[in-house]
Amino acid sequence: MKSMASTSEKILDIAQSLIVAGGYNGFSYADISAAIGIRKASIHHHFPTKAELVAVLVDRYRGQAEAGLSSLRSQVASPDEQLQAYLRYWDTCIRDASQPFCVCAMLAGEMQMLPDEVASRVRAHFQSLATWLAAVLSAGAEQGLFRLNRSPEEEAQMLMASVHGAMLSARAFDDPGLFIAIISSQIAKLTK
Amino acid sequence: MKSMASTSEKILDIAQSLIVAGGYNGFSYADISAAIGIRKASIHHHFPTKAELVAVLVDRYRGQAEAGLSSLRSQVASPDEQLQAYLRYWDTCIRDASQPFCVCAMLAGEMQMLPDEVASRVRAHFQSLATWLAAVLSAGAEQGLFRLNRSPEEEAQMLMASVHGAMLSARAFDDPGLFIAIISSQIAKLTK
DNA sequence: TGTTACCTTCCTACTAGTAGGTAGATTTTA
DNA sequence: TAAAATCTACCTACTAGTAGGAAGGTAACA
Repeated sequence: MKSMASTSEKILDIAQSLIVAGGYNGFSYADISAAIGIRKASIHHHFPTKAELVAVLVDRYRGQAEAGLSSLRSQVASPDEQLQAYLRYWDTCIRDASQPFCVCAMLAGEMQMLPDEVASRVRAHFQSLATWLAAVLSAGAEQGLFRLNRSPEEEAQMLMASVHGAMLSARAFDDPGLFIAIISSQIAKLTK
Repeated sequence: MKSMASTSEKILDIAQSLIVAGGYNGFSYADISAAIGIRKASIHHHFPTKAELVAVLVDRYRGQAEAGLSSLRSQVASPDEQLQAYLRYWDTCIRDASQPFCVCAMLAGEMQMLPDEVASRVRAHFQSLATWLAAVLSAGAEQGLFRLNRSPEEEAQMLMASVHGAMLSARAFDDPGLFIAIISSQIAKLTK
């Protein structure tokens, strides 16, 4: 029998889905309270302030993302398959509406008014994602799998921008298929 | 002497910059009130509800955007220069921090919790921007200026996603130069 | 063994402040 | 003078956050 999720993890789960739907200012302790059947004050017991809650949430997200990406690099052999797997992850999330948006991409838009402790963590996620993508592109280029027109770092930035922009478009047009339509063309240019 | 902006236009100006900074839930009537030295109730006189205010704001933005884009097509001869001008517009906005983000891109992220009257207008803006870009790419391809790997519509979607993703990246990394760095590579692939 | 102390978790009840919005009087302007 | 714009004063609902306590478990100890 699987160990049940702790209350604080349930709080983070709900908060994350609420942020993905409406951003930092788009949810309240009352929303979480209603969603998991616990009083507002009890949430404050686990996370004294909203800024702290979201900071912990981003830390957790970063940890999961980095674990996922690094296990991808160790378990999947070829760089182009690593890249495909990364993109397939988001495509699946968007299609089944489980996590139709990267929580850090959402928060990045609100950067200017985010508490410092949150903003710095969001920046850190983007940094490490860009680094991972650059490493994958670089390895792929060395093996002759990718044809890069720019440095791996620049291509990684472009790809990251496309992925997040494609998420935005898929949401704007309410069309999950749009994500992979936009991204697959992008990838085709790299692998051709 | 230039005609002074009316109160309602001042309200829209401030509201737009506040939305660009923090989204739909990131500003209040009190913020506008403080910014232009008018009471909250007076803002309600011009815009009874927040949803209406933002709907009018998006209508105005769409009007300005469509006017700008169509005058670009009539005043600038070549499609590649039309595209360059469009991208240069955003690059300038981001560099001088005047409008460092497209208000519709911002709102698109919050789509799920936007009032219908706002959401439909945001969608309409994305639709008409995609149409404009597709037309420019198509004309450029006919003149041998662009080398398209996909249909003009698909390439337009990709480009639009890249532009909005690049805005997000520039904001996340707090690096205005990142926008053009990401986009110029994208363009290079089209025009090569 | 029983008791005392402590800890975690959750609760009810509350605070000060802010949200969007309204009623009605007053001023400004055409 | 009539209409438009702004004001003061207020409302209800909600915001993040706090105070203080109840229930239950664990650990120390006499």
